[in-house]
Amino acid sequence: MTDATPIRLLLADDHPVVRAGLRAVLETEPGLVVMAEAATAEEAVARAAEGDIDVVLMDLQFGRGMGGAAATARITARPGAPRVLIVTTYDSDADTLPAIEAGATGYLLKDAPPEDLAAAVRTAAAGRTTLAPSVADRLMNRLRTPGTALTRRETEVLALVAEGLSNQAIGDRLHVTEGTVKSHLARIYAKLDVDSRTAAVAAATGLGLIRR
Amino acid sequence: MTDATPIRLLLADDHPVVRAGLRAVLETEPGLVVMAEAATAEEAVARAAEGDIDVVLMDLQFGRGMGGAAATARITARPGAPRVLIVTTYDSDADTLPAIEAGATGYLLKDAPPEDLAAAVRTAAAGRTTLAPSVADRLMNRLRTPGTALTRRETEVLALVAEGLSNQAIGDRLHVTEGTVKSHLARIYAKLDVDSRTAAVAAATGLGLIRR
DNA sequence: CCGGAGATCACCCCCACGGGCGAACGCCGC
DNA sequence: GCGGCGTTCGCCCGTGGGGGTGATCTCCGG
Repeated sequence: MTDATPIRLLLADDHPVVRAGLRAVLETEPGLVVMAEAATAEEAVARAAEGDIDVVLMDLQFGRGMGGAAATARITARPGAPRVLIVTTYDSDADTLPAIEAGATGYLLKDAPPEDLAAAVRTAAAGRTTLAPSVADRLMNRLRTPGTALTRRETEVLALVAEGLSNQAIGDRLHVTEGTVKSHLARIYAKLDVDSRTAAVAAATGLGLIRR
Repeated sequence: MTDATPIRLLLADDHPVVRAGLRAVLETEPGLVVMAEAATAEEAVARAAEGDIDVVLMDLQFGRGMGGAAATARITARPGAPRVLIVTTYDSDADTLPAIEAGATGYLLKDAPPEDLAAAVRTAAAGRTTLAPSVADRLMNRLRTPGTALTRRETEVLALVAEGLSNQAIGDRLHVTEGTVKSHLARIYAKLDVDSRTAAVAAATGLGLIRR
């Protein structure tokens, strides 16, 4: 367990307190060294490109500008890119799936104990995946019941419903007829086992299928 | 500025990383000493009752059990109670108002720079209030346009709408007729300037009037 | 003591929404 | 080439939800 070269870290989070916490927790660990911090996603992308980082601890929600998922995609796109370990507060399909698609190596929640954090960093540095238990649970459920998954179009419709638009307004926005929107909604209701638009929005937000 | 006795702190947050961050940020400040940490609201209430705490740094969202607002109420209810400074991630009316009602001395967001945090702690120890700019803004708007404020009952109805319940189901839940629910909703729509239940939910979540 | 605000209920009208059914079309994998 | 899936559209019909209006009662503060 005594590595010759330490694992070099980049902390990307818009909260100074969280960065200080991660630094405090990780710097006490042997074999880990915090190289830099980034307060925005853009900053993180730029810093990661310098080539002296092994693992990026990435938050998903930044106040302004690029999101953590987009930043992850840009970082992992480069050859010889560092591993990206997502460390965020909330977990939902709307967060986890884009992050995983973007090439994140692991997904942890901020309520994780320090030991788990350090262990996940080492696992990520080795190129292997660590998932928070709740995230792993939901991924398993998703694989078990593929019928529940909404299609891209259905998610799009439901997101507009959640914004409070009428079926006609949604049809206009998506350049389809109101009948098509109702058809999509009927399938959505069946999949979510509900019978009204508000219940669908409630169920979808609960399952993390749509944001907010 | 050189106090004879330091300000004694209690950190209450369910995230170990955040506690470590707060500790790291505040312990470097002269005149501040972290006495204890609490990972749950119940723990914070118990620890604050011991009488050797001047300022409690309190999160609002705890994973399980009591919330930060309830804990704040219990702490401030005791004579000679410490000051409670709310330090949370998101700000919305649904969060700030209960916390202020519960007797919080200040309300900061976690994206605040360390200097502001330390300054707010000192201000709180002196019994004076510090509010994050965004929180102050919303409170001012609220005072300027009191018509927008929903009544307790209206908020209750709207929260059930957001859960996807029908008017009849809401009436049953609140032990009133469906007509009364529709009456409440009509005034909610007028206040929020919308014309459907889903739009009302969207507007209310945007304004932070209801949770989630 | 009275006025205003909040909560409750009733009545009417009407349309958007939801349920049921059927049917095209394009894309993809077998 | 065929079948499944996703997306699109159409039609009918019934009801829940939204708009308007008005009324009663309680509580609280001036």
